[in-house]
Amino acid sequence: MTSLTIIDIAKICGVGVTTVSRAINNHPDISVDTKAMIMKVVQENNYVPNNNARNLKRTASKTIAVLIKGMNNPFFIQMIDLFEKGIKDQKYTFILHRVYEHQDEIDVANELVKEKKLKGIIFLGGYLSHSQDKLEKLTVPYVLCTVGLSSEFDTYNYSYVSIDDYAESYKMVDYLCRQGHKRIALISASMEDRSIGQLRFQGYKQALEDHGLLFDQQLVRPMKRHLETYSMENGYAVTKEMIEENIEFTALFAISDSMAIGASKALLEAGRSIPEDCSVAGFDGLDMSFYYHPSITTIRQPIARMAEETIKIMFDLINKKVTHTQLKFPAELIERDSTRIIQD
Amino acid sequence: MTSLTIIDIAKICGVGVTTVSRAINNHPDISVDTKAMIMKVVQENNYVPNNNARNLKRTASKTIAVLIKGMNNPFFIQMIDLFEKGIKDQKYTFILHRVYEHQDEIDVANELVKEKKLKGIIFLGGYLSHSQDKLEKLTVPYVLCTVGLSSEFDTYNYSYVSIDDYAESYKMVDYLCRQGHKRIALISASMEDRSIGQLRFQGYKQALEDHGLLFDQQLVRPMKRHLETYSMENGYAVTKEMIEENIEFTALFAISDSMAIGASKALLEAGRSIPEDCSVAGFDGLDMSFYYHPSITTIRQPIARMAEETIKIMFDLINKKVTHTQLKFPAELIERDSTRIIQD
DNA sequence: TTGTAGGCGTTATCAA
DNA sequence: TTGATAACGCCTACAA
Repeated sequence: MTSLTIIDIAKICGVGVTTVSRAINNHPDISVDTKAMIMKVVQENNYVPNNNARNLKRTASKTIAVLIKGMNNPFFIQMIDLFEKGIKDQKYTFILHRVYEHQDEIDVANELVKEKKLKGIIFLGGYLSHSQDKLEKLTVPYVLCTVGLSSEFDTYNYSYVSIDDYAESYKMVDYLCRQGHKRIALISASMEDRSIGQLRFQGYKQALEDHGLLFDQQLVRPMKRHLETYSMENGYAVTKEMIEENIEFTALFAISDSMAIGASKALLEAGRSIPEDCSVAGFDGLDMSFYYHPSITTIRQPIARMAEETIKIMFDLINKKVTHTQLKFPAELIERDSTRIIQD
Repeated sequence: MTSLTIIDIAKICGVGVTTVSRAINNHPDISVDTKAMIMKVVQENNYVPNNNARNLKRTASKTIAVLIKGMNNPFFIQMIDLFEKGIKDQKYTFILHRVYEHQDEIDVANELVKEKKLKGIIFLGGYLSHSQDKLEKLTVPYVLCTVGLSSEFDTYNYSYVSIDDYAESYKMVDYLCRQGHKRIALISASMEDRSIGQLRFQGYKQALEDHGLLFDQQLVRPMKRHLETYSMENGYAVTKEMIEENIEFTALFAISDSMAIGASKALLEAGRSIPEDCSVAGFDGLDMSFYYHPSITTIRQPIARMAEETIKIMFDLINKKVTHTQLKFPAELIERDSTRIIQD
């Protein structure tokens, strides 16, 4: 059952292949009648053009790829739908491509550009620790959305959309301090992390300092390397360990909602109530943080607006309207039931 | 910056294209030295073969695609990783392809087969309501994993892996009945659902009957159509409505963990405690059901084993070792803190 | 062990 | 408005 080719269709229609090609690709130079006739035959015979041959020959296509690193993150899953919608609204084709932890996103991107003749790329998640040189090898416009960047990057050579991880983390810790907390535990990224995790850690540190609180290394717990990063499981394991070590703290700030939930479970299991015995705060603003009981105080990232702007920048770049845009969205601290004011 | 082709590499190496092709494709007829030399040049110049040209020419490739419908389901996300690992273990290439709600999975599959010269397909999630004829148009082996099937399917013409949704649902409701519950609310799929949701509903109904309990239509609540299916949000909305209507029940069974969590939130918010005032049970065995407080009693699907067997069947089919295999795994009822025995 | 040449299915160029 | 034909980059008989 070898499938039909454009030649077969041309023969059936009694026209040249070019004409068939014109019909299926909505080219202008073709009469309405011919086109209708050809399309009818195409339908009837269930002909589908071969994409490989197409891409091989084509010089460009109207497609944008989203490269996602860390798909188990519910946060990203939400964004994907928004991206897809936005891209399809502009009559572009949307491709979702997963990048695995060990893969180099730039290499993957370049292959994809070649293969699919992409018009643009949206990087979602992950960290970029490449040299500028390497980034510049990318021949199509790209936007970094919620991508961690190592600090040595020259800020003006690329476009990105994210929140200010440092400031938002500071905001949360500042809030906890104002609530009267003096011993605030932090579930942080691994010590080697040089981007988002590092920024959130710095925000924590600075807030403590500004409140005249001593920074206590014992209270900072990096997530476990052998467990999935930012996961409930990880927050649970880390917190359990702290409890077993009898570390004292009146508040716990986890740099993701998932970890905050894992942490909450560990605390509740150990018989501590939230927020009476211990306040818990998360980060991201996942649905789950609302549905948890008690609801988790968190920093909500404006997912919809971030996705929207990412797409806007993408198309502006494609249409050469702008050179580069950096956007840091403000996030919102949502006070819920997992935190409370404490007395000295 | 037009990228290198196999011809460029051949020129640089001073050999013919065939030789380069042999080198990159691990063909036998090539001397070790030549191959090493060529591979070095390939590395240095960062040459990557053009997949379109490859697939266009190739008659077959060692790749298997996973077509997933409903990616927001955390349950599937877990499976994907397992599939990927299993497929790569066999030195096959793994492709993840998303199918959207409105798309016909068989059409998508057929296009993909053509385009990527697939060796096999794994369908994950969704419902299959196609005619047998249509299914038979698929020219490569396929396995249905956790795919809903409308009942008119002839059971022996395809391979699938799933749990027995009817029996497992029955198991849970039977359990609740034995706990002494007489008024058990059900958050079910929409009434039009003719597969998984329908089966779980039938299990509920039968269990009630076997316990001599009256079936009360008031207690069966289909999820909201305008909200995402099987979501926390959906469970929350449905339960809130029941509470407002003052429907009485001592236990609530939601046909997904996510909905069970949403339901729990609604109950807790309304001041009812779980399980004292109301027992709650879910379905799937997501991590979340454990981390929720109270932990949710649920039916755990043996994800790892299901993924494993799916892959095994896939390769057996490819290697023509078997014709078709149907596997219904037993799932496990996990008693946790959200359910309790009640007195008459 | 190596190289030459033809074709995979499509689109682009150019002439009719 | 149409059609013949040359690429696109690769793989693979077949010949050397």
